[in-house]
Amino acid sequence: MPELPEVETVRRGLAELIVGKTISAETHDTEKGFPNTPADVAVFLIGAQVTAVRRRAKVLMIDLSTEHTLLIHLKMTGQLVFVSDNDRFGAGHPNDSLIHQLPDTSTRVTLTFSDGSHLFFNDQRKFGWMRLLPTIEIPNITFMQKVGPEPLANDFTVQEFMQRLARRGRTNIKAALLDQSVVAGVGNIYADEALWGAKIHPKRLVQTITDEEFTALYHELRAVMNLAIKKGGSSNHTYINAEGKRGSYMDFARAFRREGLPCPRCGTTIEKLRVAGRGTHICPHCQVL
DNA sequence: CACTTGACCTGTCCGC
DNA sequence: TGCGGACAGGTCAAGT
Repeated sequence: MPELPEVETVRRGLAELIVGKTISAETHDTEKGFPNTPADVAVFLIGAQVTAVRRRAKVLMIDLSTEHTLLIHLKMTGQLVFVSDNDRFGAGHPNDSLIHQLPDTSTRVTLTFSDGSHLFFNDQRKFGWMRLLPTIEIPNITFMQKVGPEPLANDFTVQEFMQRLARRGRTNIKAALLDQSVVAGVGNIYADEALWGAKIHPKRLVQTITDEEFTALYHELRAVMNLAIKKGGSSNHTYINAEGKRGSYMDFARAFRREGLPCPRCGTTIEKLRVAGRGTHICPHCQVL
């Protein structure tokens, strides 16, 4: 589910909510989503204090006082939801909402803090994972070695964007944008939104794209991601942030999931097609092959 | 090597 | 109402 703006929204919420708290217990439903041994959990997780919450690409990192870090990937349907002891009303209460009924059938991991609050890792489709790693080893894992630059970093330039995309010259631009080793954090929503903004058809081969178009795409990608972070991300039926709240970017979407509706720029009906194996939304007038 | 496709899972929606 | 199939905001492994 979550792309860079959603993961960043969760990170900001968690940073406010759990830094300084001490983990007192942990439970998980299967080994698959949390492969660490009970011995590692007992030594490096239980009793640890949360020192920071970081993000790289779509991966969240919860740093602990034990010099270990919890790495978390939410994949398609993962949620990290914090519920304080005071929030727990139970079903039927006037303040009842989905977070107050946790844990539920989608809960894979539960962290309990010493003040009675909880952090729930929910994941309907079970693609997501959480694992404990020595903090110092993070830069050495395959993912960190391969992943591309953060698109919103100050030192990420249009020149670097072009050079990295050029390495995927013979594939289409949408597949190249979704490739995490080219640029970090782009997923299906913001790929479609940025391509609409830059007026580039998603099936265009990278090697046919002009410098002017690359430049437009660079600015559109950064603009759309910055706006999405400001709006708290995009919410479908599964995405909520650390406080259980939905994001509002979809109110501002120009192409994504707007098939059948008019293009906000020219009024032509937005169409849905399939590119790089993903549902893809375009304005057939603004974005031509 | 570069690139594409299928698999991983469960829930939902849509057409018969 | 029930059932089958397609599909869902991501990433790997396996295939061409």
